Amino acid sequence: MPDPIVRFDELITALKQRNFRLTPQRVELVRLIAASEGHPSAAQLYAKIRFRFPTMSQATVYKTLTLLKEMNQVLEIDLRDDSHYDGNRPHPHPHLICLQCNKIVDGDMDLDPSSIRKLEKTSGFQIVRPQITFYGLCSDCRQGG
Amino acid sequence: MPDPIVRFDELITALKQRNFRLTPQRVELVRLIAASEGHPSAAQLYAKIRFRFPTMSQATVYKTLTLLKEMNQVLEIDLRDDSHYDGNRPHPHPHLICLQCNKIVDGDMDLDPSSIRKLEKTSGFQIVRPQITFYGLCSDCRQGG
DNA sequence: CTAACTGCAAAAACTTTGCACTTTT
DNA sequence: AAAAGTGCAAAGTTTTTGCAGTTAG
Repeated sequence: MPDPIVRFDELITALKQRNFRLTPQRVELVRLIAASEGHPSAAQLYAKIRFRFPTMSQATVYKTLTLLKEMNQVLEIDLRDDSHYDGNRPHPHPHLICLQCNKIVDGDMDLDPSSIRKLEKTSGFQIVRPQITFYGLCSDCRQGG
Repeated sequence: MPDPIVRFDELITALKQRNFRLTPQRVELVRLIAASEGHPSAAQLYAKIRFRFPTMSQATVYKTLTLLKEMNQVLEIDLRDDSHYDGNRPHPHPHLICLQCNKIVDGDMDLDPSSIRKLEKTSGFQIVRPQITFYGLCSDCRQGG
């Protein structure tokens, strides 16, 4: 996990480099992402941001998130109809998602770069964004139910 | 790719074993899945099934698909708001999805079982359904755009 | 100054749900 | 006969879009 301040600067720099504007709403969103420990959803980020910007809209959250995704600065994690975002470890890594409580945990399995290159060769695809998700039951939910 | 007839029988047997009823609509859906070459979506299956069952509803398609998913007989592939299903290779394998044309192709990368066990151990999760997706650009779209 | 961004509301898309009716077993 | 399944319509969610007004650079 990178230092939130360092990560914040990285994100801001990346936005500047591409000549995207640093509006207060956008900066606050970036700040929240850099400070987040887990995998916030768009709705969760929106909820937090409204404390400082009561006029902030979900549309703006999505628009900036889309920007950061395209810049490969956040990794999108798709649940059914409820994406979450990992803005601090944009390097591809697996996620474990609990089918019962929706908890998301980072997996420590490494993705072998040579396997990816092989996959690109055999498929003809240019791989842009790997998404490795293991749906299952977390330890809490296994015990509880 | 299994023989469609063999696969059909497997699916029917699995349904029988769990005492699920073999309604004509359900049997036809299973037939379509077993005969499908690619990764049909719920909407695509629904469109095909309506040739024989004009009264068939999407709700019924989803209900049976949910059943088969729970039985681990079909693998769900989540796109944003548009799931596709692989009913012939329910064993986990990666999918390559084109970001431009949404084409889905099977990847031939194997998932190392020992890595999964290691992941289960370190995370405490009981993994139920791995979903490995590589978003990227297919060869056609790379050339075109 | 102007190109980019915001925010509102409406639209879009897929999936689920409730319920009365029908059918399998 | 009873339990399960069907099908219709409506609801539910998340995300996208259009546009007028606002603002960063």
